[in-house]
Amino acid sequence: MAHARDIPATVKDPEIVAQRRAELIEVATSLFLRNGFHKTSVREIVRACNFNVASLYMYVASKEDILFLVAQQLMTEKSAELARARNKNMSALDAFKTAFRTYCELIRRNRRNVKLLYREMDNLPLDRQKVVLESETAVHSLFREIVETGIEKGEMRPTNTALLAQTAVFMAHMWSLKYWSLKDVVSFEDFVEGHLQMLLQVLLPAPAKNPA
Amino acid sequence: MAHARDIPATVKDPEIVAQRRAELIEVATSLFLRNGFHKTSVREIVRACNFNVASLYMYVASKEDILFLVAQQLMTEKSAELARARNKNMSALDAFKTAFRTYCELIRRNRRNVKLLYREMDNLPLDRQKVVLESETAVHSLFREIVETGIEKGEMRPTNTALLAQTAVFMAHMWSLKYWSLKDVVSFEDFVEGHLQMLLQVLLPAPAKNPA
Amino acid sequence: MAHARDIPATVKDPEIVAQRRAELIEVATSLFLRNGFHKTSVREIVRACNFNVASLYMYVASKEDILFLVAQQLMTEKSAELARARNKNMSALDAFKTAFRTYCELIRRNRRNVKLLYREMDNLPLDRQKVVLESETAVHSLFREIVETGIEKGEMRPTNTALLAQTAVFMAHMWSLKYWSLKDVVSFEDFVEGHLQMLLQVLLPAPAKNPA
Amino acid sequence: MAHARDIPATVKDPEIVAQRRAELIEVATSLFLRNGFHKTSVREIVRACNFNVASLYMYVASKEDILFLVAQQLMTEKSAELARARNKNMSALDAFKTAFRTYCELIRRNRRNVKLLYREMDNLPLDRQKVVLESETAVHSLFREIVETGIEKGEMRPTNTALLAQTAVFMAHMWSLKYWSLKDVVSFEDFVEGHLQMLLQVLLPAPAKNPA
DNA sequence: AATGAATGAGAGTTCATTCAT
DNA sequence: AATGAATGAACTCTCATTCAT
Repeated sequence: MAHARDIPATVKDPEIVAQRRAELIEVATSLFLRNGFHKTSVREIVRACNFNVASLYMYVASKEDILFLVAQQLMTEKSAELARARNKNMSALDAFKTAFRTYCELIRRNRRNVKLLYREMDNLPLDRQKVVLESETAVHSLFREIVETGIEKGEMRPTNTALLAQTAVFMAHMWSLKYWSLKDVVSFEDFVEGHLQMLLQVLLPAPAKNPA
Repeated sequence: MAHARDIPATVKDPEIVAQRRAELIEVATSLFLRNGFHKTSVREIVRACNFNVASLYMYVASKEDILFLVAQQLMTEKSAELARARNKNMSALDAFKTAFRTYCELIRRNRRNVKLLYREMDNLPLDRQKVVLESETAVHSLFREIVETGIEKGEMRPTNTALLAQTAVFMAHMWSLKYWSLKDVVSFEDFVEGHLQMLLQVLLPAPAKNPA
Repeated sequence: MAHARDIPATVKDPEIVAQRRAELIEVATSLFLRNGFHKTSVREIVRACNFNVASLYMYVASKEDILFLVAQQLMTEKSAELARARNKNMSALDAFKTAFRTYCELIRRNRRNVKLLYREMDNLPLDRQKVVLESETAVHSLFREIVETGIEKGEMRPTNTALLAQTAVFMAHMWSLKYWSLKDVVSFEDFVEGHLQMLLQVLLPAPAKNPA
Repeated sequence: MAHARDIPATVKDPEIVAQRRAELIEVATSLFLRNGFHKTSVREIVRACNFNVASLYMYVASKEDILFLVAQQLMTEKSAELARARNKNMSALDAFKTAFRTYCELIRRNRRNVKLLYREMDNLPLDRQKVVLESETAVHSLFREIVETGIEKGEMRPTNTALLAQTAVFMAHMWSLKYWSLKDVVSFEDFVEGHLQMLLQVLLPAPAKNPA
């Protein structure tokens, strides 16, 4: 997995680099959220930082790099938090439920950030988009592994695990991308449980039909 | 529902207006797709048209208007085509299946355009976003009506129809938004049928359990 | 003296030319007053007329021509009205008083137009400025002739008549150019009479000193 | 009284700001004189400066700001020079004569600049026009105070001092606004003395009539 | 005589980036 | 390591004018 440190900095002291970049990311995220990437000027960003334009370019090579940093941060933050929630001792079924609920909650809290990513990611060159998406892949894998374990153990019905993982993730994103229509027709909890039911119906073994 | 003709033009002949705007929309759509809204300059757009910058502004009052035209076109095209596919003589169940498959096929054919809308819509002022989204609401309604009919007739299980309609639409969009990961793990047909199954499991009456 | 007909028109029928130009002048004057010459666009002018842009250019060769027409109109109107007020039977002194009062009244009524001329005249080429100023010269001459007659007849003290005439005219203009400061310190009537006194003190024979 | 420093600059070093603005004012004044405000483009201005367009906008926020700077400079320069000429030890009469002659001389030397102000001031927003005109008010006050002192001391005849001050100033401006007609009929010196006489006749006590 | 449509040239302004110190 | 000043290129939009009918 690629890291922010893939962006070269003119400055040697890694501590200063980290500190400045942290400031930068915080400021830029909030501005990108409010006005979008293109409508946010570099000057605007720097104005809210404790360093000036020229200094900015010691920690970053271009405006686009800033977007990359922001995207990276949002992504890794998210997937790290999710990974932390994992509990190896649960049944696959419970693990899946927990993971989905946790991830949805994560999306709910980062609703606007998620939308930001969907909106602005295309402003990165392809290779960097891939790097960012690797974090999403990590999330996919988490779901996939749970399901694969469940299948192996016979707790779940065989299915296209890759597709199911991606679908689960994407469904969670719906809360972010469609928030303005959704909020009028369903509560967050019902949204989560409803979608969870749909996913589970795919995973659960067919009810023993007429075991008579 | 609002129309492109809500954008005022300096030119009076409505035929010419339609013709020029059609050219404009085609060119702009392809450029917005390739480079995004902000990275596409007005001059770039007209360079690919049969008229010059000043003429452009006879048919449109601002660059933003162009995006609005493009968005309107994509939306209305899509929802019109979908509406055409509706067949009132089917059972609610078949109608739902047909609608979902048709819509997915539509998204497949307009994969890039859909992504364009998700990406660039925020560049429109809020009131125009609403106008554009009304077309999506039309699609929601179509699904919703089918389901409501099905429920009334007892063919389908009661559920939150508004949520289900939005979910169905959003699931179809997944093919556009996640194409690059999806295409490696599932064929379009399996994608459609898989998601259709998930939706149907919510709608179908519970299998008569042990009718013994 | 030059006339509006010095501006060539593509259209032959002189009646139509006159009519269209009258409309044009009226509209343009009011727009120039409100927004100034440069901030008024040709399209704006035509929008308020009963003909379109292309037609405009049949009656006028350039935007500058419009300004010329406007200036001519304002000038000739003014000096004609003044000339009408002249009464050959008065004493030179009374004639002067009447002329000055009439002219001041004229300026008062055309306050904004006068300012317009001072402001925008430099937008005409030099030769046309001269043409317009000839109308002012006519006004000068009027005052000058009165004074010269008065001197000849011994009613007035010899003086630089050309300077005095110009000064009288310029003093009247003060009401237009300095209206916003003047109106707070003096009434129009006191303004006129005050300045008239100053001019008369130059013209009146020294009071017979010690006629012993 | 407002100052040029009321215009905010992106550049911090006040010395550089002053220097650049001085250059700017000089260049702009001469261009505005030659071609007028609107016919002078920002690019034309910087072409004659030692910096480029973008730099210009570090010292000024808009083209209009340039006009404001120019106007301010001309005004304050003028009124400062006049104030310097004042001599408190003179009699009110001599003070008035000196002030008027000095001011006329000032106008003569700044003939074209004065005309520039009369022509282009309306291109400033009203609040800035007021700021600029405050400098003129300062000149009015100077004349007014002299006259008021003279009246108090019994050296001058009571009169509307505000009007008289404004009239004196306006008469001086005549040399600028009417130069092209005036220069053919009167020398500058005779112009000044002639107008001074007119003003003095208002101010001087009536000659003791018939002192027999 | 009249007009709707078209256009080249240019307007003022802002941007991401880099130099000199 | 840090910064204030500088810049070339590009932006969206408008203008006075003219063509084709």
